[in-house]
Amino acid sequence: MTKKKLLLKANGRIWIDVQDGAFLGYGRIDLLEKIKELGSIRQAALEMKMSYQQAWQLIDEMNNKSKEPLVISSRGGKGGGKAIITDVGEKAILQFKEFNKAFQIFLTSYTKNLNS
Amino acid sequence: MTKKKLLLKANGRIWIDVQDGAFLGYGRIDLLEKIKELGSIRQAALEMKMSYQQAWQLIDEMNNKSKEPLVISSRGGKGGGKAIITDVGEKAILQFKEFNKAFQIFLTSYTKNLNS
DNA sequence: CTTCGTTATTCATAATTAAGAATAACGAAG
DNA sequence: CTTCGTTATTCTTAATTATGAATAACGAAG
Repeated sequence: MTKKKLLLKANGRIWIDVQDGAFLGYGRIDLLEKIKELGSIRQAALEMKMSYQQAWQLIDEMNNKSKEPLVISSRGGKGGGKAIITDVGEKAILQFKEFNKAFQIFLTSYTKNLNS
Repeated sequence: MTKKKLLLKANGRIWIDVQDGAFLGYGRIDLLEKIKELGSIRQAALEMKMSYQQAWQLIDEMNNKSKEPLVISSRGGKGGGKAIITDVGEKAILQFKEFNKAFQIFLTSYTKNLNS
């Protein structure tokens, strides 16, 4: 039998950097997905219980750090304005999700290691 | 040739949880090592440019979440007091460092993946 | 029984972050 | 040319964290 001990769990979080700092993490990915779903920064922020300013700032940073923007927004017009995810943005979402999937597998595997 | 694109870097941080929350991360490991080296919570905190209260609180939480303490401290006596790392603490340091080593390898490998 | 430097603890204040309020700009549609 | 709901932006205020000050307790050593 395995020795009786605390149950440990390997945990962590990941993100993707570019040269000048953090680029894509869980929060930004969630935000991108919500924007894709709702077509609006404000609505996305609302649903994430995040202030509009914070959401806007996250997107702005993201766009500035990338050569091509991940989100394109416009104001005025039908509905007052809108925001859409570019192809670059869509690819970033997929890329991050795969990265995270691999990480979760790593964590699960290491958790077994910690308790053996 | 590979398509010209942003240089991406997989990054992240890890820690070890117990049932009731975070247990061991980079900060606590650094602190444990400094205490081991210096035999004093205060000196360790000083060297880490961290307030004594924060250091003490980190250790206290750590000790409370573990069945057996990782640090034993005493006050009074020669030198005013002291703090030592238990065997459990030493093992925790090693365990975390191995975990981190594996994680760094994972990140390096995934960074290549991101840029290919 | 005084000195010493630390552990242990509490509380007020400083510093940092996040949120909120307020407002201009916008363009399609009626 | 007015209405609409959003984007974009700034500034003030709230909330959260971290730090510093202050002090009691401690026990070995002289």
